[in-house]
Amino acid sequence: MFFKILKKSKKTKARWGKIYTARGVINTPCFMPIATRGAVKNLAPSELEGLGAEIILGNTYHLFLRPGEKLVKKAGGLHKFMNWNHPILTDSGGFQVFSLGQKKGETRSPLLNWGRAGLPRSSVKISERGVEFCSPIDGAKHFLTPEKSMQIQLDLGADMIMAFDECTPYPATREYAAESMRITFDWALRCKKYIDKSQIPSSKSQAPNPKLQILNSKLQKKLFKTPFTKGGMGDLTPKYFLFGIIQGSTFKDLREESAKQIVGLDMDGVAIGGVSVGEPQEKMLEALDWVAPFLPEAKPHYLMGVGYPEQIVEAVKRGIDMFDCVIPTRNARHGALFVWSFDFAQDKRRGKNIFKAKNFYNVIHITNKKFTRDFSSVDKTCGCELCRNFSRAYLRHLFITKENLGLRLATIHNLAFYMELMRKIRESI
RNA sequence: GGGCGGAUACCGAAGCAGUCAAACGGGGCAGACUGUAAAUCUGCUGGUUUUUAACCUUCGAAGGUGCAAAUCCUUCUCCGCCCA
Repeated sequence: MFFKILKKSKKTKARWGKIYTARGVINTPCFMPIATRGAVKNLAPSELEGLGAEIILGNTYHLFLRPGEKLVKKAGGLHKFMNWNHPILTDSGGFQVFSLGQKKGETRSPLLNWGRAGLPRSSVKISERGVEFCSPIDGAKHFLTPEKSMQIQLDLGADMIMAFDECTPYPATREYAAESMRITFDWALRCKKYIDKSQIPSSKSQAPNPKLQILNSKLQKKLFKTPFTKGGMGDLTPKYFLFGIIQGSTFKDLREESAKQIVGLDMDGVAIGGVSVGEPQEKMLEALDWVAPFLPEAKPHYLMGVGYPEQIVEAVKRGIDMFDCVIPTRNARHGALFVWSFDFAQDKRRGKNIFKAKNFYNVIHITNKKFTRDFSSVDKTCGCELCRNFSRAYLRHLFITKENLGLRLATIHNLAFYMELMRKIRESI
């Protein structure tokens, strides 16, 4: 994996770059559509490609429970299983264990509970060793450890894998946040150790791929005057790329300490977690500001679970390169569509630089009555399948009548919007 | 012609004397959604207002009993089913 920064903003910490992997190039800042259970809901991989998605996110937790990582491995890995030939990043399952592993009939614990889903955490038992939780599918008990999470992700065959962390809820007490951060660091160490041990030995790295080797040396020459080899970043040999996750909640010193700890592990990328868990946006940006000075310039920075378009813009300004979020896909399914509020190509005053544009988008609820007779397209400036071919009135009709096509078209549109958003961001840097 | 059963808000359907403007579904309207237990969830859905409260009008129609009726009685209208 190479990460090459092509341009840096003079005014902000924003960077435009490219991540080169054995499975393809990722333009950054990038948005990763979420394919939790091995599919971006309602979309085929070919459609994702058509939208310009370069990397998607899969999930350890869900694929572990169903169909099981061993089955995916037997299928030839997640890429082959789901027929997606571009990079995949897998989340470690840390987030899920804390958001949903409760037993049936358990009551809420106001102290431990969090999130709008109101899911109690009391059945999740966190210890130094790992996490015990109950499957929401059949109630079976499972024990997830950093090592197990790593092995699952290796079995899935992801290109980038996330360290197993304790996603600190919001709000959290200082004590909780500190303990959570400590465990996250300890687990990150264990993850790194496990991955280092499991790393594909370069001498044995499958059958040498001549094409890859040529591309490899070309890339090295092109991108770096001196080959960049540290941490295996300097070649395209299949390898597991591990991201550590910074925690520390809303406490400045904890976030700084966590950043130092995680960065100190010298992993392939750095993620900021414990964010977008219900905290106000200012708190999230504040956390980014605290952490920014510690992020290694040469490595990709990934802000987990974020977010709304304006949050992504703000985060890019603070040096973030990678994003993932359920918002575009979930909102699409719920009939909430992202629409540009003006034409960037036409409106010279507002449209040039997305960093300067204010209120650059709106969200419309397509099921609203006012769209019943609206035969215009959802977004005139959008070139997606929905906007090219169908009207708001038709999409509304599909939603009202619960026709599956509506979900698909809406998902395509919202992802197209996010892809376009990232393109505009890159162009603005 | 005779007998039985039914008629409740946009639809379906509970309620069968007071705590009923009336449960529950569906439909409709609006909103929420941030490392996806999420094609989900929440609120509203007779009217008006000073909208965590008050008043008015509603349970096929018209009368009646009773302090009080969607609930009991009488007649009528319509709809099922059964017998001639």
